[in-house]
Amino acid sequence: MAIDHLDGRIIVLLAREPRIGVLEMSRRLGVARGTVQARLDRLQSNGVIRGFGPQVDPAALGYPVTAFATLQIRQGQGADVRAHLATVPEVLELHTTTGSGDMLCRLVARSNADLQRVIDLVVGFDGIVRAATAIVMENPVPLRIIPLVEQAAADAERT
Amino acid sequence: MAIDHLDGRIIVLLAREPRIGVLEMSRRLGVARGTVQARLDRLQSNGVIRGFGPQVDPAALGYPVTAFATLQIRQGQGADVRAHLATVPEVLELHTTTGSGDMLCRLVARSNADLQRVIDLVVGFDGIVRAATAIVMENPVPLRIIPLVEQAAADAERT
DNA sequence: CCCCCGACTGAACACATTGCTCAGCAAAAA
DNA sequence: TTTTTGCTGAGCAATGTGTTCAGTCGGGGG
Repeated sequence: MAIDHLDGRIIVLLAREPRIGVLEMSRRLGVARGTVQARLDRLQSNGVIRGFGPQVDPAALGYPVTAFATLQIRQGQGADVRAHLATVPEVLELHTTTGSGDMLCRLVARSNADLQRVIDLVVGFDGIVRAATAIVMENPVPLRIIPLVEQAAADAERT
Repeated sequence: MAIDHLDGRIIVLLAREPRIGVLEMSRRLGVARGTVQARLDRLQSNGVIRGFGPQVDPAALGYPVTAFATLQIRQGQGADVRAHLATVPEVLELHTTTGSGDMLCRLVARSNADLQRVIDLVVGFDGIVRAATAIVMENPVPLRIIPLVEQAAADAERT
C-alpha cells in the first residue's frame, strides 16, 4: 500500500501509453525489466492497480447524455433498490451516501427524451421515494487519477 | 459508431480479461486474428474504446474516502473555478450540470478529517458560493460498462 | 561489527505473440 | 453482373514474455 516514486512513474507511464510493454517501460524508466515486472505484480496484488480494462466511451456507443440522480429511499428498502438498479444497464455507477439523499447514481441515455425513459425505469420502483436529477452539460475534468498518483508518490517520498 | 454483436463480445471479453491478447481473443471468439485486430482498430479510432489505462484504486493509494460535492458558482466565474479545481489532485472528476447546483465533483481524501482539508481547498476559492457534500458510504455498483455494451450490441443486432 | 535478507541488475533461454502482407472467398452493394 | 467490403487462413521476421540464474548493493538485526 506504500507507493514510492518508481511505482508512481510506472503508473503514470502506463496511464499515458497503455499499450507499452514491460520491456519498453524498463527502458524508459532506466531500470531492469525484472524490477518493473516485480513492481507491477506488487501493485496489482496490492490492489492499487485493479486492472487494465478497456475504457469505453458511452457517447460513442450512442449514449451521449449523462446525468446524476440523487435518490431518496424508503426505510429498509435499500437492498431491494440496489438490486433493482444493478439490473438497469444505463446505471453506470451507484453510491450510498450521507446527507439528505440516500443514494447517488450516474445514468446515461440516448437522448434527453430517452433520459426520461431511464429515469422512469430507475424511479419506477417501490422503494424509491423521490429522485432529483442533474443533467451533465460539460465535463471539464474527466475521471482522472494521474495527479493523485503523483501526489501519493510525492507524499511517500517525503517520508 | 454502430456496434455489432462481435464488437460487443470483443469489448466484454476484453473487460473481463484485459491481459488477453489478440490471438487468444480470436481463438475464444472463433474468428480470424485479422478480424479481431481490424475490429479493435476500428473501435479505437471510432473512440468507442478510449484506451486501456490502468484502473487505479484510490483507496489502495491511501485515499479511502470518496465524496461528491455540489457547487454553486458565482455568475461568470465558471472558467476560473474549473481551472482551480483542475489543479487539485483530490478532484477526480468535474461536471457542469443543470439544476440548482452548477457543478458536481468527485473528491477523495485520506480520512474524514482530511476531507475537511480537501473541501476547504475546493471551496476556498472566490467564485464558489456554496458547496454541499455527500460522503460515499458504500458503492454497490462500481463504475461499469459491460451491461451497457451488451445492451448497445443487442440493440444494433435487432436492427 | 559482521552477516543475512530483500531488492535490483543484467543476462540467458525457449516460446508465444505481434505487425504485416498476401490471395482466396462470400455476401452485400452498385 | 461487376464492384466493394469484410472475413479467412497462412506465412514471415521481429519483438516481447515468462522464467530463471548468479552477482551486487545497502540496511537492519544479531
